[in-house]
Order: sequence, then C-alpha cells, then structure tokens
Amino acid sequence: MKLSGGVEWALHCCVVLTAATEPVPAARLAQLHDVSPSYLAKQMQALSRAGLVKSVQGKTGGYVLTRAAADITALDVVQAVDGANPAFVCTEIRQRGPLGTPPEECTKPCPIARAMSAADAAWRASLRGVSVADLVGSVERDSGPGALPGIGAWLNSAQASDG
Amino acid sequence: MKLSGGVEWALHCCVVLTAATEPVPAARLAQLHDVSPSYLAKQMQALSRAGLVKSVQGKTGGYVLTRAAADITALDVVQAVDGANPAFVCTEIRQRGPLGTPPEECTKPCPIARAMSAADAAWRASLRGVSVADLVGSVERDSGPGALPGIGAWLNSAQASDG
DNA sequence: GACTCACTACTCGGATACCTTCTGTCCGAGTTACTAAGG
DNA sequence: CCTTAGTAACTCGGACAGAAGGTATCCGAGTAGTGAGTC
Repeated sequence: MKLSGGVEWALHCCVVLTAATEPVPAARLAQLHDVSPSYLAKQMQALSRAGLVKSVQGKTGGYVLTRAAADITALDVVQAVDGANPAFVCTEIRQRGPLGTPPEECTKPCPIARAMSAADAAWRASLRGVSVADLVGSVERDSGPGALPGIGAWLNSAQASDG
Repeated sequence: MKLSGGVEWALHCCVVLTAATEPVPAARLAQLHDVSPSYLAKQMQALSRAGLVKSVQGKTGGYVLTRAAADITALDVVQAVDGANPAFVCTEIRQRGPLGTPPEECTKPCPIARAMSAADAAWRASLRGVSVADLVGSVERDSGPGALPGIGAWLNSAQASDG
C-alpha cells in the first residue's frame, strides 16, 4: 500500500495558499517547493475538480482556496488527490470455490471486509480531525509566526523579483 | 492508495487454517477459494517469511499456523503481505526551494507528516485490535458453527475425494 | 483625455509517453512417504 | 518379521514475463491585462 506522492504536495500547497492574498499559479507553487511544475499542475487540477480550490484564468490567474482553512480537512485533500475509494476491496471469495457460501447467506459483508472497513474508517476519521488551519498553526509553532506570511508575500510577488 | 489484493486471500487463509489439523498445501487453499495457485503461493511465502505460518515440506507438507488464532492480529497479516512501510512518506519538501526551512529547524517531522503518521497509527491500531480468533468467531456467527469445521475437514481430505 | 479594439502573454485543462509496482506464472531444490529387496 | 536402501511424488522457494496504475511531460483552449489608435 502506497499513497500517491502528490498528496504531500497538495497538502503543502493548501497550507501555503492560506498565506496568499491573490491567485497563485501552479508554476509558482512548483517553484516554491522545487518540484515538477507539470505534475503539480495535475494535482492542483484534482483539487480544483474536488472544489477545494478555485482556478482563475488569465494573466494574473492561479489558484485560490474556496473555503476558510478551518473548513478544509486533510481528508478532503487526500481524497481529492488519491480518490475516495477504500484501500481494501472485498472480492467476495467466500462465495467462490467448492465450499462457497451461498449468496442468500451473504446479506452482510464478510467479517474480514468489516474489519478492513473499520480500519479504513479510523484512518479517515483521523484525517478528518485535522484541518488545514490546524496545520497552519503547527507550522507557526515550529517555524515561527513570520515564516508563513513571508511565503505568502513571496508567492504574490513577481517571478522576476526572486533570486 | 490501494491495498494489495493478496491481503484478502491471506486473511481468508489464516481463518480457514485455524480449522485444519494437518498441514495444508497452498494449492489446496487456492482450490478452496478458486484463485490462482501460483499467486496465492507467493502470499503464503510472505506469511511464512513473517513467521505467521510454518512451512512443512515433503509429500504431506503444507502450511500450519505457528501461533494460536488469538495471538495473530489482522495487522500481522496485512503487514506480512503488504509490507510494514507507512503509506505516506515525507520527502521533506519543506527544506527544498528558495524559501526552504533550514535543516537545523527540522528537528521534528513536519506537521503534515505528523498528521499522516497519526492517521496511519489509527489504521494500524484498528487492525491490531482484531485477531484471527475474532474473525473466526464472526464467521461462526454469520455462517453457523458447523461451516468452519467442515472446511477444515475438506482441507485435510485427499484432493481426489472432492467433486 | 476617454473610449474602443486588437494583440500579447499568461493561465488552466486534458490528452499523451515512460516507468515503477503489482499481478500472475514457471521451474528447480529439498523433503517425506512409499516400495521393494535383503538379512 | 525387521531393517535398509532406493525411488518417486509432492511440497515450498525464489527467479521470470505481462499488465495496471502512478509519474512526468507536452500542447491546445481560454482569459485578463496592455498598448495603440480613434473620437
């Protein structure tokens, strides 16, 4: 089991977007994180498709968060990028084979599927309990309250002005 | 994120192995579940490598559980087949780019990695709380107390005796 | 000076190759049970 | 009848192809800002 690497990028982008006051192009976000611009663009498209960010076209276009940071959970971002499908899919092998359980007895999911589903629910619940605002607060505690505003200013500054 | 399909097979095999009194070959387990014998053999090898089952070679060989069903958790099986690596791997992109955080300030994992790690821990904790014995009990509640012993007898019977 | 219009530059969005991982398969090494011969 | 060597069949274990999804990239459609030209 491996989570798409784009999830990390998308989460970081959501955090830094809280500090921006104008639309930020995907290329600018890629430059900030030193990652592939084309591939990060794909992740931002996924966020846009999920309604977490709004895309603004044109010369001064880019991406803007659609909601307050407190109203965006880590689960929202993860599901937007990685999909909402559960990690475990039951193929009902209990019904197969010479001693398969007859379908009439399979009214409820098999115990194994239930256990895996419960674990998946716990995972999602943990992610749902963390908002982007919480992440912003943690970053400020770790790196100081001035770090994020500085990044926000850098994001909104012209590309030619950096080093 | 998608979990290896072999996890489901391995879990079912562990449940039915509790009903067997003699070593069960991988081919027999595959026949019971109507799945690819070669590929299921690979999963059983993973379980053997993890020490959950013991492989017995020779003519009447096969696989036997090494511990009581109550001492094998679903997490043990999942990790044996799918690997113990966490789904989320932090690539420390906060240190990259023009505004990267200096390494001296990165003593603790970044907040995003912490949130993902906590979710992973919740997922594992949920799986750790379910033992194979629990699954056996659920199966008996669902399909009746006679189903599993019947499967056990079928597993230990000669292959030519089935229909 | 204010308005209109065309142009340019920049943005997102989806369609297109490449590569790692998962899926599925095969054959060889090793061990056990069985068979038959000999004492 | 018991012991013993040999044989044969069956097992696991790891090495080998094929397919799917993730990774990385590119180019086209569309829009906002910019500048010149005109009233």
